[in-house]
Amino acid sequence: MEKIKSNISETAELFKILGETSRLSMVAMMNKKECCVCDFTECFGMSQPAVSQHLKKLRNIGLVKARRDGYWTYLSLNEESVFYDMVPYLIAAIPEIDEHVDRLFSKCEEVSCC
Amino acid sequence: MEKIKSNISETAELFKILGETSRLSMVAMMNKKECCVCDFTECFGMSQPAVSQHLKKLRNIGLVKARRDGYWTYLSLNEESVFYDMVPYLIAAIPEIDEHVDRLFSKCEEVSCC
DNA sequence: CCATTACATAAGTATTCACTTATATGGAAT
DNA sequence: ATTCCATATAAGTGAATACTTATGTAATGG
Repeated sequence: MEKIKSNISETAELFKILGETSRLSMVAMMNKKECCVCDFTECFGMSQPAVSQHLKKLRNIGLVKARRDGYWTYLSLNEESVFYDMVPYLIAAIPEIDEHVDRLFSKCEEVSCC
Repeated sequence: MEKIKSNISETAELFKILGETSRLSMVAMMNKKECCVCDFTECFGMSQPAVSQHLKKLRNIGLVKARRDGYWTYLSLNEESVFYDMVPYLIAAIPEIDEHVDRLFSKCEEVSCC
């Protein structure tokens, strides 16, 4: 009874967080492979703090985990998240998502640190 | 190229709109059957204008259609929406959604006009 | 015609959001 | 140690969100 309410409102919270184009794109990219923060700043033409704040939201709901290696921090989908199994289905439901993700990756390859 | 961007941002828009517990619950209910506005006011303990404004958002992205019959307006998922096929999968991904929807329906059955 | 009913819209408000710029942190190279 | 680099956090701002109350509208029934 508490649990049921909690489940739907937690899922709504997930949708809200995915309800922003840059974050949804980030998740779609991480669904393919581990990414670097600098990938995202490049892809979205966004300031470093802006990316950092988006990633914080994704980490706060447990969807994304960070791994530090030297200078860089690598982000990936957190397989311990309650949403981990759900995400690929959500991403797959986006029309032409593969083309979109490919385009984003090719955009950041030119300058990627990784 | 324009289309690709448009697709992901349109899907993000859908997620944003579903990223609110009441609206997500409404869509889950309509995924089961046609609903009346007064069902929603009762279910969510929400004012009539508040429900009306949520429904307007759902209608604006084309996800929901309205059918008027005498006094009452009946809402249902719009099978012409580009999201129509997607929605059942999104709903099905919510943990314990059936119990949640049943609970909501039984809550409004007591006073339903329909 | 007029009152009633269901619903929509308008206007106002407090909160949340996504950004900005400035500054802090923490590991790496010198 | 100190400087450099990637990233995080803080504080501020304008826009968007979700509600409120008040009012408008369209169909129904007397």
